Amino acid sequence: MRIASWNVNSIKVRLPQLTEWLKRAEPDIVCLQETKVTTEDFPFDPLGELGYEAVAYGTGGYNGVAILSKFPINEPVEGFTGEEGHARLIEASIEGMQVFSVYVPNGASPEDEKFKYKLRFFKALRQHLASVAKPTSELVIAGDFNVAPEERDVWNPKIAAKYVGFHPLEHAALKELTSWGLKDSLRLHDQRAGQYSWWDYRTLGFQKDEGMRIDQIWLTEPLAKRCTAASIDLWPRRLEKPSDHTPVICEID
Amino acid sequence: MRIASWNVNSIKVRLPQLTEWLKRAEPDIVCLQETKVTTEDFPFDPLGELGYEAVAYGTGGYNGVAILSKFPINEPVEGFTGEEGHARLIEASIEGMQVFSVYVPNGASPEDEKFKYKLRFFKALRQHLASVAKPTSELVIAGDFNVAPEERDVWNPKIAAKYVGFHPLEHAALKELTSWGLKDSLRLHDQRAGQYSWWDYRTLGFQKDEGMRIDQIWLTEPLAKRCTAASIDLWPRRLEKPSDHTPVICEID
DNA sequence: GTAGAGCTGG
DNA sequence: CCAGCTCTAC
Repeated sequence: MRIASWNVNSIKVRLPQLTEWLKRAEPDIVCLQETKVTTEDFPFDPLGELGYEAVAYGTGGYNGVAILSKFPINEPVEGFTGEEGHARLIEASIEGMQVFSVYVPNGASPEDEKFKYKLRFFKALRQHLASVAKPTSELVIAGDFNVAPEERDVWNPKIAAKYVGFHPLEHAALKELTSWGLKDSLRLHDQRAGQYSWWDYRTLGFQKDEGMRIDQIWLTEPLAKRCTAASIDLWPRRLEKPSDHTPVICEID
Repeated sequence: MRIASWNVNSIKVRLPQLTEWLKRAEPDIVCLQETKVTTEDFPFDPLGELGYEAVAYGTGGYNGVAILSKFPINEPVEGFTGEEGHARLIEASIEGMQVFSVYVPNGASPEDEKFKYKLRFFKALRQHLASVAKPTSELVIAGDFNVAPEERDVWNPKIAAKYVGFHPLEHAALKELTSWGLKDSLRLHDQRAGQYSWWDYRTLGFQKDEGMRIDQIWLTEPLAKRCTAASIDLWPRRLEKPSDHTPVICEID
C-alpha cells in the first residue's frame, strides 16, 4: 500500500502534472492540499478515469483538501471544529485505516494573527485526533504542516527560526501534536539532512536547494511497524509549472 | 504580395495560434493589433525564426500594435499626435509601400467619453494620413477600426446602430477618413453580406454567426488597382483559445 | 468570455 | 514567483 501527500497549489492549474505523476508513481492513496477549488469544482471525473475514487472538501479559492484512493473510501468527514470552516482537513476510512489530509495554516510572521491561529489549530487538531482515534489504532495523518520537524529538515535553521516554518513556538506545537502517538514516516527509513518537500518560489529556492520539509506523513505505531519505505519524490519538479511542494510517499506492508 | 491584419487580443496568449496560422497562410505582411505587450516584451525571436522581421509599439498591457514582414521594414514610426500615447498606430515602409497598422479606440456606448475620443481619433488619423502621404501614393492602412463600413457588415444593423460598431456618428467618421482616397479591399472582390471578422465572446456570437466586419484593409487607388483577391480567414477560429477577431487578407499584384 | 491590472497570500 | 480575487475593458 503506497500512501502519498502533495500540496498541489491549485488543482485546476496542476491537474496535468498530477495525472502524469499518478500514472508514473501509482500511489494507492493520495492526500492533497491547497486544491483551491470548491468541492463542486473538484475534478472527480478525470481522476476517476485514472482509477481513483475521491473525496474533496473546498469552500472557495483558498485552501481545500482531498483524498484520492484506489480502494473504496468510507465515512468521509469534512472539516473539524478547530478549523473555522477553512477547508483544512478531510478524513476518511480506507482499508480499515483512518486517513487524514490536513493543511495547517501558516502565518506570514510570528507576530501575525494568523500565526496565533496556527498554534491554536495544532492544539485543536490534537484534541480532535484524541476524540476520534486511539494511538493504538491504524491512523495516517498526511499533509502540509507548515513546520519542519527538525533542524536537519531546514536549509538554514538559524534564519528559519526567526520566521515561519521552524519557529520554536510552532515547532513545539507540532511536537505536542505528534507526541499523542505519531511517527514521522520518512525518519523511519532516511536520516539524511536536506530532504526538502517545499521551496520558496520567490527566492528561487529549488534552484539553490534552499527548502524545508514541511510536508509529512505521520503514522500511529501499528502502521509505523508495517512501514517498509519512505521518500520524497522530486520527479514532478521536472514538469512544466511545478507546484512549490513536491509529493512525499510511504509504503505500508 | 499577401497582406493581412489580425487583432490577436494578447500576443502572449495567442503566440501559438499566430505561429500556426503564419505557417499555414504564409502572409508577406501582417498588421497586428491588441498585442498587449510593451515593445520590449514583443516576441521578436520566435517570429524571426519563422522568417518575419517585426516592428512593434506597445506601452503597457493595453492596446499595442505591430507589423510583421518577410520583406525588409524601413523607417518605422511609432504612434502619431492624435493617439495620446496609447500605442494605437505603427507605420513603416515596405517594398515601397507605406504600411499602417491601426487599432481605433472603441468606447462602451455612444454616451461614453471614450466614444468621443474615438471620433476625435478618426479626425486626427485623417489629418495624419494627409500630412504623410498622398492618395496617389502606394499606401495600406489595416487594422481594427471598431466600426463596420456598411449595413451588410453587421449581423443586426438596427441593434448595432444604437450601440457601438455601427452608430451613425462613428460610421460617418470612418467615411470621412476613407473619403481621403481609400478603398475597402474586401469589397473589391466580395459583395456578400455577413462576412464578419469579430464576434462577441460574451454572447457566444461566433457560434450564432452574430458578428461585425470591424477589421479592414484599406488601399489607395494605385494598390486597389493591383488587388487581385481579398478574404476573411476563419481558420484560426478552429484552434484552441481563439481571439475574438479573425485575420483579414488581401493580395496585391 | 477572455485578458490585463493591481491586490493579497504563500 | 505563482496562485487566487476583484476590477476594468471590450
